[in-house]
Amino acid sequence: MTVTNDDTAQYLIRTVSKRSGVKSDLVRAWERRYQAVSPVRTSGGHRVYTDQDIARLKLLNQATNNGHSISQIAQLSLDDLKQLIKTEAVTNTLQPELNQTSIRDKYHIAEDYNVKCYGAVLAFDAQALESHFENAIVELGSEAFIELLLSPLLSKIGERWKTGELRPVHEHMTSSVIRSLTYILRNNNPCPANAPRMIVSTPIGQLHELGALLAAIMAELCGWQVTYLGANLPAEEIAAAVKYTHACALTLSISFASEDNIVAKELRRIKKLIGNDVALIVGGRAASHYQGVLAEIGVPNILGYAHFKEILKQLADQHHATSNT
Amino acid sequence: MTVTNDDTAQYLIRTVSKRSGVKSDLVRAWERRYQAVSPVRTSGGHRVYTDQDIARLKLLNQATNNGHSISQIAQLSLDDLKQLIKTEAVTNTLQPELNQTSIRDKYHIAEDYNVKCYGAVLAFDAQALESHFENAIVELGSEAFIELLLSPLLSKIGERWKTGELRPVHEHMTSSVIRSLTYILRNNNPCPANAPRMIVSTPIGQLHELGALLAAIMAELCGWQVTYLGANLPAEEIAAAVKYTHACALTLSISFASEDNIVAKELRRIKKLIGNDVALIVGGRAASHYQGVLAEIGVPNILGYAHFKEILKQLADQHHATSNT
DNA sequence: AATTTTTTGTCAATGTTTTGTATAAGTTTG
DNA sequence: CAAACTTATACAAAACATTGACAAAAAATT
Repeated sequence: MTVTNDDTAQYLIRTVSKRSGVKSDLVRAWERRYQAVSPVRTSGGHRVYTDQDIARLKLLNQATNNGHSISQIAQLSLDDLKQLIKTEAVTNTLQPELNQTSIRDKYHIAEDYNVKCYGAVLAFDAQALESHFENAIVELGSEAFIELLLSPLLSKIGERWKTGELRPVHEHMTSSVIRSLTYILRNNNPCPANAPRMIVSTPIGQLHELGALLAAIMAELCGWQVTYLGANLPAEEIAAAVKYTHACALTLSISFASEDNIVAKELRRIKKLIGNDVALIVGGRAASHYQGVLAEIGVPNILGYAHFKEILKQLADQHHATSNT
Repeated sequence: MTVTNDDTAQYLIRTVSKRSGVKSDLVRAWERRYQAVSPVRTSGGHRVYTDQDIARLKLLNQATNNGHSISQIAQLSLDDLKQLIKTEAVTNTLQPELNQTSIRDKYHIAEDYNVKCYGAVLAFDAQALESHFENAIVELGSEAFIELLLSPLLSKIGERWKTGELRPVHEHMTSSVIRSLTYILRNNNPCPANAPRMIVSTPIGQLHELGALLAAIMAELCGWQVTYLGANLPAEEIAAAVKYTHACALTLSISFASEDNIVAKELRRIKKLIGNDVALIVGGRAASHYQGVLAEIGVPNILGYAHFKEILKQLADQHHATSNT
């Protein structure tokens, strides 16, 4: 059973209905007849739900649309429901994706999760963080999860780390949680057979892996076959990985600007080792600090989420064009 | 990817019919006439089927299409049915199902996977490695997976790394794959509410995280609530994590013996920072190299898989004893 | 080969259960 | 006070159950 770390039960039934897509009356009926959810009550008797309840109802809704009988699945755990939907998604080829939630709604939902997730990071509560992430993926979908929640959250963590509100361990803990989530995200979006390959890492001296992790997840979502190597690797090692996998792209994340020129040196060495046939992409908060070197070795500047996606798409098209001839 | 949720998911006849390809009426007829399946009933009398029933009906359908008489095969076991279809050698692709295998078998299966997985590591094929791991978890179960496959495999990788057959990237790639597998393993074995907490990491200078990863997974499987921090963290950071989480144990992995005394220094500092109320456990290939320091700060020597498990059990008992009073 | 018997899939009639929705009357909230 | 929430009850469509029958296909018998 997932540990319910929801000290903040806070949604009324109308909100729950909107977010989960289950009508208010039906939410109550499911509770009365099958104990599908167990909201606490206000002193006046109004139902108050947690965001786990919302995730639950959303999954139940999806499962019933898939042909499952509500009476049979109402009492399953959140994890079991996720399993159920996941195994179904494999057999179901056509998924019209009837998402009623608009982008505007998603934006607000993501905002909400952002606060909660950052709270969990600050409190060093890995369990809660993972739980919030899981629910957010269900509610937002992989795409919006990354764009609206993960990306801003990691930026925030990066900033707060500099001001001293967060310690390095906070970042380590967060990467650890996100790394284990990779599995869900990947399964939601199995990569095609002829996918272009990519290596993601950070050069030596760069210990912060959140940026690299984000890049890896984004690339996987864009249909790449990504091998993630973690942080702080010397040029030779990274180049070896590129060779081994026949990757056609290498993405590096640089989030900390150091005064010594180790990073610049490493970048030059990497470029030399991998040659011109492999696309080199460098991103991260501190990438602009090395603009000189990057220009020298012919690496474009990444301007943000959308830009990175665009570059990925271009490279993928290029790859398919050359591999299909 | 084939995670069977046998006891959890239950289906009504409509779903069963869709999935198995046998019409509802016929499903009932087969039950009435030949007891082909034995669904339980709801209080209202509706039939409720399991995943196994669906698999069974699928096979029966296939066999009858192949010319077999339903009356003759209706009562065969699932395995017999699979045999039947297999020997028929028609254009059929079947999914492997649950099997009861003895420990002796498991040992051989693990051996087999060991070879395959090491091959995937050597070939730097993350996809294949992950796929083998997934299959192994399903086939062996979490426990045997760790004890018979993961543990020996990581030892082997450690050795081969020293001889130069493997590069550091191989290890990085492997940790990356294992890290994302954490999610499955954890879900197979959800941790209890009042579980003792543990921090797992490696001290500064220790870049190899495979040992720590294994320790973290083992502890989780033993019912601990583990926060994994990754490798190469300074004493203050590790101690801070212990404080934040109120962990009652800290496990460090040391797999590389350096001549400088950084590690020894860090160990002393960590011990000082966390005090005597938090159990400190140090393991890893190179732990014995630091026997002097470890004895000095009162840390027992880990002698292997079984020993580690025993220590975990002792600490857990101790924790429950103190927290229940 | 022709006839009878058995097997097997399908269907119809009739009643029950499940499940989403609706209405009415009272209560809480802001 | 109005909007939103509550409970309780009711209702109808969809889905399921049971029984029994029927005809084509397969097997057995003459």
